[in-house]
Amino acid sequence: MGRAPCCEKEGLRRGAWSPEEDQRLVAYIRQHGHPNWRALPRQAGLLRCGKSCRLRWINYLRPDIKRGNFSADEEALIVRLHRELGNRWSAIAAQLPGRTDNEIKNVWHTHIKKRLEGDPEGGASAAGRPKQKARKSKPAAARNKKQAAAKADNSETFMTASPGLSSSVSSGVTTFAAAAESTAAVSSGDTAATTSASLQPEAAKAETEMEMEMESFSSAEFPPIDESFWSSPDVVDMGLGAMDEELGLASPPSAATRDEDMEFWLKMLLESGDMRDLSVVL
DNA sequence: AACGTAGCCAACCGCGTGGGC
DNA sequence: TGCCCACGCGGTTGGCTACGT
Repeated sequence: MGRAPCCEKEGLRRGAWSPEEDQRLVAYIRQHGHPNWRALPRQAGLLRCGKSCRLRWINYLRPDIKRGNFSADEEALIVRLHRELGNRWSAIAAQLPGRTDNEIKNVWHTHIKKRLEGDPEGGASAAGRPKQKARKSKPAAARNKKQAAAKADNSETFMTASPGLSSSVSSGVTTFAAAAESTAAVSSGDTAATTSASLQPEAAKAETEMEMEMESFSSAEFPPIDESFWSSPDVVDMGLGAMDEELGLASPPSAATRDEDMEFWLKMLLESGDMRDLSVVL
């Protein structure tokens, strides 16, 4: 069977995703769902392979992604499931809500496996975590924060400019420090603070505010698009408010005004009938 | 302060599989 | 029935940061 190429490679972007690409992808899926990954990038105006879009969505942009450290329970579950299922990461991930197969795979190879090799009898325990080299390990969340910030200024600028989206990405979520941190800077109106290292209290505060804000939205505001996509209550907070700000068309909307903004943009997008038209606005 | 190394995570690659024609 | 297409999965790699010397 001749294998079809996943996409014509010429002219397609690879590597780290830019904030704009993330935004386009999220906005598109938000509006249309993802019935056809292969066609999606073209329709969304993305110079990406469909596979790449799918991966990005599943592993990073999906609204119900849970980030941050794995709890002891989660790790124990992974160990048990791995014993039962082997390297069937997707099957294991199915038992851990909010965790992706890729993430679990990474955690297995970087943490759990090594620990088990060092202590085959012992189960997983976050407390016993790094038997790894004496690398004074910062909490994973802190590392993630750094790494996210380092992603060619991608994530930070994206999240900073898009608090609505960042909150959705990190929603349902224990921690997504980069988003929280950036959002803190935005919500405090101090953009310089984005690069400051002394944000922790602000970040925590912003995260709380985010959660409260999310709860103030109702899924009834949006038409049904994709059952699985819309089944998450967090999804309703995704993207459009962020787009307003990204587009420089509005100051960060209050929870009260964002519903109207979202309706406005949704209407605009629906009328345009093609997300590529967004580039005109951009 | 500079350099080398280890650790981590996002993204890519290639294959298997199922569904439609 | 066989072919083609798209999707999903698991393995691997690249790039970045933090740590140790």
